[in-house]
Amino acid sequence: MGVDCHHTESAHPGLEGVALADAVAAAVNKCERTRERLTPPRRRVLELLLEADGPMKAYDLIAAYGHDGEPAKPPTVYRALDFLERLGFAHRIESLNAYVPCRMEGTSHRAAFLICECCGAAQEFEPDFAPQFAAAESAGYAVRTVTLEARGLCPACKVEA
Amino acid sequence: MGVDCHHTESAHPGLEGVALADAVAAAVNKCERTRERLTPPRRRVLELLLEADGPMKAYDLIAAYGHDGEPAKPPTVYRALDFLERLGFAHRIESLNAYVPCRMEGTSHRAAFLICECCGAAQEFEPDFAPQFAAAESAGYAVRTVTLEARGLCPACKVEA
DNA sequence: GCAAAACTGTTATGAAATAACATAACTAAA
DNA sequence: TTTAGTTATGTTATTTCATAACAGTTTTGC
Ligand SMILES: [Zn+2]
Ligand SMILES: [Zn+2]
Ligand SMILES: [Zn+2]
Ligand SMILES: [Zn+2]
Repeated sequence: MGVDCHHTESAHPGLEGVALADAVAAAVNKCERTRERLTPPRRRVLELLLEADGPMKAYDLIAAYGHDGEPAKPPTVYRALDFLERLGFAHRIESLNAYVPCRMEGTSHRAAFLICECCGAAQEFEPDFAPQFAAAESAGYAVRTVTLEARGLCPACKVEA
Repeated sequence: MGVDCHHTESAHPGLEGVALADAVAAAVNKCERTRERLTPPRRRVLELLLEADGPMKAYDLIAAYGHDGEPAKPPTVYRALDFLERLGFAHRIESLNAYVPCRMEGTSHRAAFLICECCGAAQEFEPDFAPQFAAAESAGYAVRTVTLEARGLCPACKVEA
């Protein structure tokens, strides 16, 4: 992101220890309830996303995949990301080519992000797309998914701007 | 897009002849007023976007660049696209890795698109981001740009779905 | 069990974007 | 009108991002 950014405080510091275990356990539970399979590679990629301080690039995940330092093969990670996105455990941020774990509780939602162009933080929020959605539908469009990405400066970076 | 899509009618058929010349002339005028330089490669890429029936990939533009069939070098086209985006003559659609000419009259606006997942059409519309914008600002965020991409089925493709 | 479906491992390739550096063309002051 | 500063282009090579294809394995339902 900003090459000159020294605002190291992250909006979403990575999870560790109990918090990480809890988050993974919640995903395991949700998958059991919905008869989905949180297989080892899927679980590993979810862990990596949860542990990260910010959006992770696919090849960051590939590099970090093996506990022994061995990277994954690209399809392994991309397939896991497809699964995690499909189930709502992760989101792709198009304007960054990067991925984050979902921070919203609800089962289904439309993703929206505030992205800091200085420190790279990405904050998920629950958008109200009602107006845009209604406009699209009234124009005959059948909307399936909506993504919104707002780029600018986070509070921390705005100060020192 | 949809490999099985036969809905050839485009929401934005490419410009030809006088309409194309007019659109280019309008860009020339706007650049003269603002002391920006619509140089040959920039103008050529703008033409290609205006002539196209839908979103164009960067490498489509690269392949189509030369009137004699000679492709452009990638940086030529990417630099031109940067310029066109900066001046509001074109938009990048993140979820497609593709580009369209701006269809809105106003000088400054935030881009939003309805994207058909069947036929690939991308319809620009003027969004009202007031609620999201206000929420972001009240959270301390200084928003610079917002992009919204709604994916689904256009009226034509919805019928035959 | 057995067959179908879903998932993984692996190799290779394709698609998208940029780094780096040399050259050329405008622009405006000296 | 030199001359310096800025902006834009040409070119080569490389990096980054993502998927195709296919063989083999595990799970699931019958
Ligand atoms: Zn989410
Ligand atoms: Zn920041
Ligand atoms: Zn526009
Ligand atoms: Zn369509």
